[in-house]
Amino acid sequence: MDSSAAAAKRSPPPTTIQFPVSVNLNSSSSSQDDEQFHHKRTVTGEMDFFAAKNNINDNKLGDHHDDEDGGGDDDDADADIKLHSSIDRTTALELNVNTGLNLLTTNTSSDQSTVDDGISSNNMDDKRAKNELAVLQAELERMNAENQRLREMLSQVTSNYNAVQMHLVSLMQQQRDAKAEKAEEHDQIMEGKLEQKKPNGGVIVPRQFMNLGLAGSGAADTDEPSLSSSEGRSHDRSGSPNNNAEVGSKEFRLRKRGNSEEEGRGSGGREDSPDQGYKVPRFNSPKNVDQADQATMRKARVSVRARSEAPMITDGCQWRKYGQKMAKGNPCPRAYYRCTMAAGCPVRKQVQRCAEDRTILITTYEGNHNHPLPPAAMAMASTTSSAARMLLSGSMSSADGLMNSNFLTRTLLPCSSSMATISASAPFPTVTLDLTQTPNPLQLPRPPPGQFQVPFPNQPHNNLANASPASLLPQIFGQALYNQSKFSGLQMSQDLDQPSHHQLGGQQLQQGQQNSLADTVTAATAAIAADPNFTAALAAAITSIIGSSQSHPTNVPNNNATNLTSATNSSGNAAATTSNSNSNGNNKISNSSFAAN
DNA sequence: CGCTTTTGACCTGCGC
DNA sequence: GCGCAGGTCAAAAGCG
Repeated sequence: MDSSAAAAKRSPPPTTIQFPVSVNLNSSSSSQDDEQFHHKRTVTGEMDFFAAKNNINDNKLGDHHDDEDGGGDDDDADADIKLHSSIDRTTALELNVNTGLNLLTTNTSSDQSTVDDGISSNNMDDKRAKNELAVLQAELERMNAENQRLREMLSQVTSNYNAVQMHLVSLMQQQRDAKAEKAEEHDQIMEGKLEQKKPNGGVIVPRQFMNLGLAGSGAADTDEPSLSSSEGRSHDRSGSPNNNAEVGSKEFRLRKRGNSEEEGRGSGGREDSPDQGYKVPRFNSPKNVDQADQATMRKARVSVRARSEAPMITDGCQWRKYGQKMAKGNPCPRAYYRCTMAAGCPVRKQVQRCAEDRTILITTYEGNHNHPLPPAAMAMASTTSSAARMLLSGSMSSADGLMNSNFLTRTLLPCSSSMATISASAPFPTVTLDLTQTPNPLQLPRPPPGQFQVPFPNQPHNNLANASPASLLPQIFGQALYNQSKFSGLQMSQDLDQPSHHQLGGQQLQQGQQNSLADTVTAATAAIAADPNFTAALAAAITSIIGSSQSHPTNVPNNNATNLTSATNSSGNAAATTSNSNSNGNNKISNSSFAAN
C-alpha cells in the first residue's frame, strides 16, 4: 500500500488510461465503473472508483486517507472517527488522494501492480467495507437523531396549531353567539317578549346554555318537559308545564329492564348494554358519563320533529313495530319500533304525533346500529349517533360539554324559525331537531330550563309529501356530524368506523373539526335555504358535504329522491298513528329504497 | 306459510 | 306500599 501510494505520487498523469484496469482489479464489485468509464475515461474514472462504493466524498477521502496512513489505524472505529473528525485534514489531503489514485494507475501499468493490488485489495476491501458500514451506521444515527428532532418539532407545531385553532373557534363562537343573540333579541322585540329574556341587562340569553350535566336536576327536570316543548307550548309559557305529547321529554324516562330484551327473540335490543346499561341513572355526574359511556350513548336520544302526514319518516332503516302505547297527555298513540336490519341491533325509535299539531311527526331515535347501513340509513344513524355523542359530551358538566353544545347550537345558526332542542333533563338527554317550520312563533317561546335551542334553516313545508325533507335534512345534518365525528376520530386516533355502530369516542370535539363542520353545515343549509327546489338544493348541499368527506360515497341524493317519491305511497293517516297498513307500507318502502341503492 | 302488526298484559322505575 | 306511566313482551290476528 504505502509503496503503491508513493509510487502513485511519483507518477504523473499519463497513466490514467490504465487506471480502469486497476480499478477493475481492485474493485471487482463496482459494476458501475464500466458504464462510467465509457463516459469519462480519465478523471471520472477516479471518481467512479469511490463513487461506486460511496457517494460521499468525505468518506472516499477518509478511506483513502486511511489507506495512505498505512494501516496504522485498522480499526473501523478509528476510520469512522477520522471521517468525521479530520475533515480539514482530509480536505487538505484530497488532492493527494487523487494523485495517489493516479499513481496507483501508474502501478497498474505494470503487471506487478496487479499483484500488489491483489494483495492489498483484500485488506482494502475489508477496511472499506467496515468503514462503509461504520459510516452508514453513523449516518443512520444521525438520521435518527434528526428524525426525532423533526418529530418533536412536529408535535410542538401541532400542539400550537391546536391551541390557536381552539382559540379561533372560541372567538368565532362568541361572535356567532353575539349575532344569534342579536337576532333573537330582534325577534323577541318583534314579539314583544323582551321582558322575559333580559336577565343581564343588555345581554340577552335566548338560549340557555345550561350545563347539561346539571340541568336535569331540579324541578326543571320534572316539571319542564325537556324538549320539543315547541309543540304546543303556548300555554306553557303561561305557567302550566307540560301536558302535551312531549316526545323527547319525560315521557322518555328510561325504563331499566334487565330482562327486557336480552332474551328477546334475537333482536334483543339491549344486548349491547345489558342491565347495568339500564341502570345508568342520570347524566348529572361526569363520572357517570365516563364510566358508562357506552350505556349512556344508548340512552341519548335524538328526536326529529317534522311535518308529515305519513306514519313514519323514511330514514333508510328497516323497522319493526313492537309496541304501541298511549302516552299521557297525547291522544295520539306512541309507536315503538326497533331496527330489524340486523339481529340484535339495539336501535329503537318512537314515533308519535304532536298533540297540538298532528301534522307534526315526532320521531325519536335511540341507540347505535351495530351493523352496516345503507347510505341513506347511515345518514340518519350518524345523525343520531353523532348528536347523541355530542349531547353526551355536552352532558358533562365541563366546559367542554358546554362548548360542544354551543358548537352544535351555532353551527346550525343560520337564521331560521325551526329549532333544535338539546335537553339533558330527565334520565337521558335528548336532542330534538325541529324540522318544522313553526307556523306560530309562540310555539317556540323560550327553551325551558335545561335546553338548547338550535335554529334550523327554514324548510319548505311538505305536509303532504311525506316527511322526506324531514328525513333529508337530518341526513345532511347527520352527514356533517358524521364527517365531524370521523375527523374527530381520526385526530384522536380512536375508533371511528361507522358511527352507526361504534362509539366514536369523540367526546371532545376538536375545534378544527368544529370549524369544518360549521362550514359544511352552513353550506348545506345555505344551499337548501337558497333554492326552493329542494332536491336540487339538497344535491348541492350533499355535494358540498361529500366534498369535505372522502369516505362517504353515499348516494344520499338518489336515496332522497327515492324517499321523496316512494314515501308518498303510505296512507297518510295522521290521526291513526300506527296502523298496520301504514307501518307495513313504510317498511317496504324502506326496503325498496335499499334495493334501489 | 312466514312475516308483521296489534294489543293486552307485564315489568320496572319513580313519585307520593 | 301504592299508583302511575313508560317501555316491552308475546300470543293472536292480519296480510301478501
